[in-house]
Amino acid sequence: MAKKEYRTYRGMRDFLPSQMRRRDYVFNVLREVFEAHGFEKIETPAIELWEVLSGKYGEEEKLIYRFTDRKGREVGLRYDLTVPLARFVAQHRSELVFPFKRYQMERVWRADRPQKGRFREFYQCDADIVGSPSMMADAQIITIIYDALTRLGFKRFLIRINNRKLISALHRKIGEGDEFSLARAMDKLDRVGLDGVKDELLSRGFSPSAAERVIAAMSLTSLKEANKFFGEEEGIYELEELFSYLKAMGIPDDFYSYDPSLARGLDYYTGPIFETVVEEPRIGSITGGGRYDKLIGSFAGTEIPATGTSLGVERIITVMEELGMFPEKISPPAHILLAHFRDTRAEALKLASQLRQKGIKVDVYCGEKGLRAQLGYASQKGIPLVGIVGEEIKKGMISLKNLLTQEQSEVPVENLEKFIRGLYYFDFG
RNA sequence: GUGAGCGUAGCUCAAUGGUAGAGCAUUGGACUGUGGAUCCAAGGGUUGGGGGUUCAAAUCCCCUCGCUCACCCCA
Repeated sequence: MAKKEYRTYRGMRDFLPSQMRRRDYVFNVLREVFEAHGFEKIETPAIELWEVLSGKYGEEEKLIYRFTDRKGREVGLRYDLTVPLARFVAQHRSELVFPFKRYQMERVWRADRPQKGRFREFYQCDADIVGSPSMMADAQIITIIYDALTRLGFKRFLIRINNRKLISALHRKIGEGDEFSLARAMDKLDRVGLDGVKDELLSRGFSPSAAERVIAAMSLTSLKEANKFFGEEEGIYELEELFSYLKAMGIPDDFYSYDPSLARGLDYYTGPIFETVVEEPRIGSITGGGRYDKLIGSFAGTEIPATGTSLGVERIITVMEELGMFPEKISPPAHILLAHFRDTRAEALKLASQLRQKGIKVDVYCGEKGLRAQLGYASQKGIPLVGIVGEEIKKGMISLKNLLTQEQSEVPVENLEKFIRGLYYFDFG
């Protein structure tokens, strides 16, 4: 036996079957929501050439896993799914139908220090619309966020919405400092409060009068007020249009709001930006996204507008675990286990094949132990039904035991499929 | 990158500076037709690693590695 202690690399995880069932449940719901909105799935490679990744993330770039391959080419593990999408669109432009609506559910990597809800290897589920400058596209993205979270059972969440153009406008209005620094300070609101933001601005070299104006801008609670404050601004018109579409699509208005403090860290956003927060538990944002009209142009040569969101599945799963939101019965590893004795093995295997052809998930115990152990096996794996293939098989009968209710009865083999399908707790899709 | 807490059997955890233990898990048996069992037995540890203080260190001190949490930032 190896004595060395092995473990997973920091921030990376194994998933047990019981965990995978829950994860897949979430992924399946998301897939259904994406497809309900007409989005098509694509995949892209884990590794991108360094020139694809570099210069897209600002400060975050230092968190990209970067290395050289055997021939000395600079490459990196993808940091998100948005930049690879931009490269993908530029590369396959002639083969795509625009506006192009795609979703992606894949791993990304960040050389970050792990903590609660943060990993070095994790999945993101992204939905983006490429090739439409219309606020209809942004509205559809936000609707997807709402639909996905609602279908997963979230009762309360808030989609915060702002526009990068308004941060630029505010920066122009105060006429000092740099925009990035301004955005950073504003983004701290929910952690340090208005006074904290003011201190942050002063320590970043903004004048007291500038800080006052920023605080005033951040105290705006509605688009109407924002309109008065900013005057004629494209960013305001965009949000007004966006909100009118959200209303038309029936999103309850207490699930989203204009939030002048939302800034978002990534460099590539150019228009409306949005992220979703939950109050319990404290975990940071569970979705994040926005419009990025210039990014694809940096690959394609010509500008191609785009907007989209990333759903933070890992955090969504963490929240669902902590709040006990997973349904009691996520589909079992098998609908039925066929238990057998030494002289009925062949019969059990034959019956298993027949049932599988009818779409039943059948497990057959493949160890050398007796009935006692086989029942324990089913019980521990969470298989709710055991078909005991014993000598009654000669009469065309098997004993069917329901482990949840303790009930047992002899059932003719030809009725078995119907019997299994009749049980309320199975979902046969 | 900054800070705090914690590392004892495969897992969860005990042990005032004084003989390293329990439960679960594993393996064998009671036990080839009725389930998470019960009983018996067995295996399993340089107490993360290294150094120091001490008659004596899992326990105190230093270094190091690892994990967790928070900050930064983010999904």
